[in-house]
Amino acid sequence: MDFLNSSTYNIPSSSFTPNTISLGSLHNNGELDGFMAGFKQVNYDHVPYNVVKTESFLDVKTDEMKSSVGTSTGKKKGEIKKVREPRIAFQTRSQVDILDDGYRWRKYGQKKVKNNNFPRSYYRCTYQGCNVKKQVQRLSRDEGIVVTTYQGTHTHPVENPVTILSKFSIRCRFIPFRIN
DNA sequence: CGGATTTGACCCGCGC
DNA sequence: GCGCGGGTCAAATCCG
Repeated sequence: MDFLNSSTYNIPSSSFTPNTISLGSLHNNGELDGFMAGFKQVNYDHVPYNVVKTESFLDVKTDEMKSSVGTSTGKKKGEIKKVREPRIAFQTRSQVDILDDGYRWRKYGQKKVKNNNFPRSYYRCTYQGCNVKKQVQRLSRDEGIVVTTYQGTHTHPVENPVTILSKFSIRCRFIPFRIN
């Protein structure tokens, strides 16, 4: 996985202050409310800024399985299989929840999560046919940290890369959305 | 009016 | 089987 080298990115400094967060301590202090349970840390020495990357896998339904939901018990064997789909989480110290990553997202859910005062929001990419999802949540332990988790691969280029440009912007190298 | 958001219901997997 | 927690749906609502 070399997407971290794929490009650079600018985000407004107003929502971004360089601070390094140690994922290891987050894992060991038992405060993690389960959000990253099962995640394993992937070590990228060349990650230049305050982004911590973790990696996990989520069992997701195939389209066949989704279409069979609600139709009796209907599970025809061979049609239904679980797919291991990677999820990638990034932590950033930010005062705003929604970091502009250049894509357009539609919110489709929000849930209270256990042991966390802050809700988790669920978003889906609005591009036709692109089913990339992300969730955004603050850590209960440190409300200054926003965790954004991406699932899936965009089937289209970034839609609005211009809005994030700012003369105060800080160059940053994390674009999980450009994995290909 | 059309697209995005809100929000409770619903679904599902999992552990007991 | 049942309850819990995470994830999604969808009708109502909001808003430009």
